[in-house]
Amino acid sequence: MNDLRVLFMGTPDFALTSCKAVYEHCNLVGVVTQPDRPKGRGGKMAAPPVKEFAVAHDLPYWQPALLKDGAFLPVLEETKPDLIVVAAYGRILPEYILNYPRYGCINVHGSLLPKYRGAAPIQRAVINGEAETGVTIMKMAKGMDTGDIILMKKTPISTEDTAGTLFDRLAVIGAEALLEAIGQLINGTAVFTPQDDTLATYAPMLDKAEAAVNFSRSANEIRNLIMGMNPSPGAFLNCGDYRLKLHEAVLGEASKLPAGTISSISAEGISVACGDGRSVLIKTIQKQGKNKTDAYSYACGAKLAVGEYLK
RNA sequence: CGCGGGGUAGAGCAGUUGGUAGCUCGUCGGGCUCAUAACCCGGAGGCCGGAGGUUCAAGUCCUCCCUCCGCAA
Repeated sequence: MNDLRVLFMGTPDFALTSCKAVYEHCNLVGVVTQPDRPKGRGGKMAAPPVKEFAVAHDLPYWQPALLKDGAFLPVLEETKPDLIVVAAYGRILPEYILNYPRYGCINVHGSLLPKYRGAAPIQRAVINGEAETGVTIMKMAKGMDTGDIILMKKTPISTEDTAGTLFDRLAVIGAEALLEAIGQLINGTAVFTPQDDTLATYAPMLDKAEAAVNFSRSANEIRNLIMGMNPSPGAFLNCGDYRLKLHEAVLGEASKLPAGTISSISAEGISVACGDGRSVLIKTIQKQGKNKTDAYSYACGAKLAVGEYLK
């Protein structure tokens, strides 16, 4: 495994964990990541985490703007990878890349395929209230997350899980699964199980508009939305001329108050009545321009009272 | 030079046309109560992010800096 030439393709923090694992256990011949993009306030250019890792460890790296039509072939010929590992790279790979390495390309995906194919599997699993999720290591094929499955690892989604906590956990599990899968590929014990396309579901990128909280929906849906949109983009509420973000919530008590009104305030947080006669207990909140804070403190400062709308 | 909002007691906030600071919660002490995340009374705790400047006087106006954040990408 130590002398296996691996080229790693990935971009965000989720990919970084797998990248490190490969770096520590294989011969990482280089990394490929998305070009630097203007990020944050002021539009300053920012490097993807995986690139920073490459720079810190003196690894060769590439940030190609174009992959198709053989544009990336020179890098393949230079690095001669036996295997390409892809994790949240953010782009479809053309066939000439998929077919180049002796062991092909394998991908770390944050869901139990064939469910949640696509860009936002982890957040969607939380938003949809799934009881469990996991990671899948697959041999990449032409379609979007359609390749044969090499192995999967599951993890339950607890009521305290946000998309963020799951990201962290799945990144670790994913890296473990990845190493296991690489081991199987090398010693020839890997089993490739085709996906059942009839069971496939898709997890498209999150649209910010989806993060708007509508209290006429059920308490459970709202809880799931808040936790699934955490930490980014964050479930929100428009209150007049500013925006309130809701970061953490649990299911609250029954309430007959109109949807959207505050049913109780306590050290636990702010309970808001929802459309199905239950309430959500909001635990962490953030006003536009302010840091996030516990909901009770916010209620103290904003002088909220039971029966009012959140403001 | 993308747009914009903050940094004031342990926490969250307010502070009007400049005159040395208030509110809610917490905390400490006392009271009331069978009892309470209840109520009542009282107290402690602020170099108002930093550095200059204007002024008789600046949290409040001007300049620069540090720092946190929302939107947009």
